[in-house]
Amino acid sequence: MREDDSNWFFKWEDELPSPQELMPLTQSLITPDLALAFNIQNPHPNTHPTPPPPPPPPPYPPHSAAFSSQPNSSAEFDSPELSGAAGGSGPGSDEPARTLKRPRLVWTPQLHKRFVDAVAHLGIKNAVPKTIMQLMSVDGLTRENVASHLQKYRLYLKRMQGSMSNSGVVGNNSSSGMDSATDRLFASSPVPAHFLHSNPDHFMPFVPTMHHHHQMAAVVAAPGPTHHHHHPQPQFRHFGSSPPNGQFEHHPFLRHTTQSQVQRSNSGPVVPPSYLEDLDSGNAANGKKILTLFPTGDD
DNA sequence: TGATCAATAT
DNA sequence: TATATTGATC
Repeated sequence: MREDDSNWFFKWEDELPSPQELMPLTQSLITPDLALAFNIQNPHPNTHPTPPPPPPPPPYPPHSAAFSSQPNSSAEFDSPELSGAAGGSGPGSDEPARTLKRPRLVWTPQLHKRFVDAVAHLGIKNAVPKTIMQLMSVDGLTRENVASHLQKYRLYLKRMQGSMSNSGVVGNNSSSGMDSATDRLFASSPVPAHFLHSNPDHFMPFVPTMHHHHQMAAVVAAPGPTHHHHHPQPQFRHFGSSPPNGQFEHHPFLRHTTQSQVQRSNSGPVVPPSYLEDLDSGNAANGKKILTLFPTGDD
């Protein structure tokens, strides 16, 4: 039962977001009041004003970024259309993408997983913010978000290399011992071996090294046996004290496809979205699943 | 120019 | 502390 070691690659985003992670996530999508009502079933599926839905065909399964305004204040009307929320209270409420201050991005284990996977597919040398961002295809994610995270991630890798070369056992904390939240986040997604080596050559488990013209898509599709993700919906409070390998349970993640900022650059390395896997049904027309993410308030 | 990186700010 | 922003450089 411990084959996750080698199969971690196949479990794309199986990790389970802790309740605390879901909170900010949901909060940014729906107001507390809404949550209280909880009965809301998307009165009008057409509610989202998504202004610019059309233009460039978004080839990749977009992902929802998890934004949280401020943990302290009760999330009120925050809805930079990151999630396409229909706030309408914003300045203009329709062309905010620019010159609008987005809430801080929260790098959830899921998001980070996606990040790591993108980097792994690109290889360290090609892994630059813009490319990573495009590969991740997360709605609302900016190049700077990725750049910032990448910076930290590189430091983490460097640190890890240093630790490894010493005794091979990663238990040596250089600076103030103890793993910080950062370490845990990074630890939640295994670092591909080639990252730690100076080997620029990278390989990916699946992903049929697309030859020039043969870009097949859809490959991943978690080979697992019918995954009936049940929803125990337990009221997790906090996991054990050590969720090291972070093999949590499965949870549906928010998926909202609204806008696509993927710009086709002629000089771009052209990344095939083949590796992306879809979690649960991502029915944009059906937004009621989002509600299932709410902590039933039952404690 | 635009992107990346490292440093710095919040 | 985690992420955003800035500034130098490519």
